[in-house]
Amino acid sequence: MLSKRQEQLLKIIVEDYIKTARPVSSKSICDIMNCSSATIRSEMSSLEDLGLLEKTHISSGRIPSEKGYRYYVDHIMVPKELTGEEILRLQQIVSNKSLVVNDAIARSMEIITELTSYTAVVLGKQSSNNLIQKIEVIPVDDNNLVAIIVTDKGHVEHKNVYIEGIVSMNDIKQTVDLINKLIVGTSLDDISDVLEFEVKPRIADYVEQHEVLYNAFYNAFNEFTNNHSVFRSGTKNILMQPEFNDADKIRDIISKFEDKEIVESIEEKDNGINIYIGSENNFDDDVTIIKTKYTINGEEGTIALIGPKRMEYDRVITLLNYIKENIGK
Amino acid sequence: MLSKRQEQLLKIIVEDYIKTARPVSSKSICDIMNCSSATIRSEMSSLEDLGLLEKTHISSGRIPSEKGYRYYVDHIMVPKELTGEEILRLQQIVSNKSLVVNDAIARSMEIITELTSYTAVVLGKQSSNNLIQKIEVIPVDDNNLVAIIVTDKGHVEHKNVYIEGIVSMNDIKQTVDLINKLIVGTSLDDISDVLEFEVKPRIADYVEQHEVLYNAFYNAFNEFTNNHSVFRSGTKNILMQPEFNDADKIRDIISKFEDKEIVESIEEKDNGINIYIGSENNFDDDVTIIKTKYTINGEEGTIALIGPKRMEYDRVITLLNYIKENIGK
DNA sequence: TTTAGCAGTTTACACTTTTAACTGCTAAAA
DNA sequence: TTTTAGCAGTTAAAAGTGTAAACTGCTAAA
Repeated sequence: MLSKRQEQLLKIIVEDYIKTARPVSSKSICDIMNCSSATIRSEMSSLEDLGLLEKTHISSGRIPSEKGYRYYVDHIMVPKELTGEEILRLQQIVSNKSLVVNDAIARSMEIITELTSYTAVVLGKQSSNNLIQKIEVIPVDDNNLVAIIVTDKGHVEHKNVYIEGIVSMNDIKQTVDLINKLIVGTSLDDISDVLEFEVKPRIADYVEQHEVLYNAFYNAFNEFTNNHSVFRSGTKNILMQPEFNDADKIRDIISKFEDKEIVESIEEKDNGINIYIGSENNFDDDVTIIKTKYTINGEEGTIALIGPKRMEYDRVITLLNYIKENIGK
Repeated sequence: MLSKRQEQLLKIIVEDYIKTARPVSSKSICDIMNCSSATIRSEMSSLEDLGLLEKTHISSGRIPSEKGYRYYVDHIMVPKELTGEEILRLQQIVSNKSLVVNDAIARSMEIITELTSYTAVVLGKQSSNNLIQKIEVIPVDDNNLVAIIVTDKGHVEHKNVYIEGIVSMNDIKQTVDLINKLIVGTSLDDISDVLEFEVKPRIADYVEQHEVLYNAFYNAFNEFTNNHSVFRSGTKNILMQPEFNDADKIRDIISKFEDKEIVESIEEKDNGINIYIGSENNFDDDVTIIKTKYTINGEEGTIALIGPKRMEYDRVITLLNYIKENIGK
């Protein structure tokens, strides 16, 4: 258990380091704590023994360790209220009901990346367990049509379908009707099976170009299941942070952003606002990721804010909370 | 006019520098040109006087100047044939007819960024002069529907539309029918006008919640017109190049990639394959951009490959040409 | 328990030195 | 006239040196 003074010291060091990105010296704290630098040094020493502080080299000032940030976030930090300007900017988005839903969350995150110096990643719902509600087909020309799929969670996607050769509109309609009858309520995961073992044998009887149609739809639906939407905003922000003042480190981060698998692993399991400091996340030991789920019109997704470990936790949490609470209206 | 030997020398220097990114010394060329380093030095000197070569410092080897690359591209370079492996990889995409059109070009560029060490940007056609062919609406629930727009070029987009309050399905249907009747054949540019001056007054007569419906559709359509698709692949590639071995330079490039205006200014005017070396492009003096237009199913777009000035011009040109020629089937 | 003071570290920066890699020039050779 | 050998001169890059500034840890006294 930390003493009152130790907590105060940890708070000062974490917040100073968050602001300046420079190790905090004992002398610089004298005024605030009303004691000599030697006293502070001995307290620093015990905080270091507890694993809450670190030195960059033997005679340097102290910086918070991962455990130090964790203690700060769990026990010391008080969420910061939003400023009038911040509320104003966010309200413009949130209150704009005419905004198309997918864009609303994207725009919100753009605002947040402007208000902070961090990078936002928005992951659309991993839709494999969505159930299909409806399928519609719109003909474009003789060889192309558009298939629209609507899931029970209100998620919508469209795909262009190319049909080889000449297929009658009637055959298409019959196939679509059958698909609709058989496939509604199926999860996106199971679509392939239903198409292959139920739709295919049935249309074979009365649809002339059944082979062609089956292939076309099979390919189109396969892409629905594999499609995760990823939106990123303010990529450059995190690179501007002084801890990433190194070409190789920047390359490393950019590569990770570009790697679909790594970005998708950001997906969030729990509700609430979750903080993953350094090695607590599986993205990069030098960053903190704050994630939360959002629900908007029944569609779920994850938003994540990625910044250096010395993140302005108190402010970011409030910002994300605002989005989470207000975006669903 | 360059002598035969001068052209040979320029070719050797450009190609060596493209491969190694290091200034080329006179000694290293002796074997290839069958003469002493002194002779080569004097030829280098005259090429430098012509502005085709540069030195990085007074006693360094030579590197090509922008003018040197330009001369190489215009007069010396011979497009390189694709290797069997390259053709194979590209054919898999090009011949896959079931691929949705937009994905085909995106996937092609992904292959190209894998085959090269450069970054690809694909800009979808600025669709403002597309004509609307059809609009369909699919209800999702009481307050949400999906509007699908199909243009004469076969371009398809969908938008989720939020309807405030309770609007009868019948009213929606009537409005959509009217929109369809009035708006088909209109260009995306003129949609707003038609909605405001033709649709609005008419539905006012017989649609109860006409104000709400008008607003919902107005907003949704407005976003169709303003939507330029931008696809980027292999962002990290160009950053791996040794000329960008500097944190600030990398940040600069990433910032430019993130700036919509700058990226959209990459849009191409002429047909053919165009090469913009260094200051010839308005993106960044340290890069070369090779652009070309593509047409796929009547939809136009621009693809651009961005790399260091010491690009493998001979190979990249062939690759892009292959995409350009074959993607349209 | 707190403090003053001092010894000991480390970084950061500015120099210097050294080495390797080039070029330009000149005078002789082809 | 063209080519070449040889050498002086230049520079970058790496390695080493020196110094000042900024800290800490420790000790002994308050």
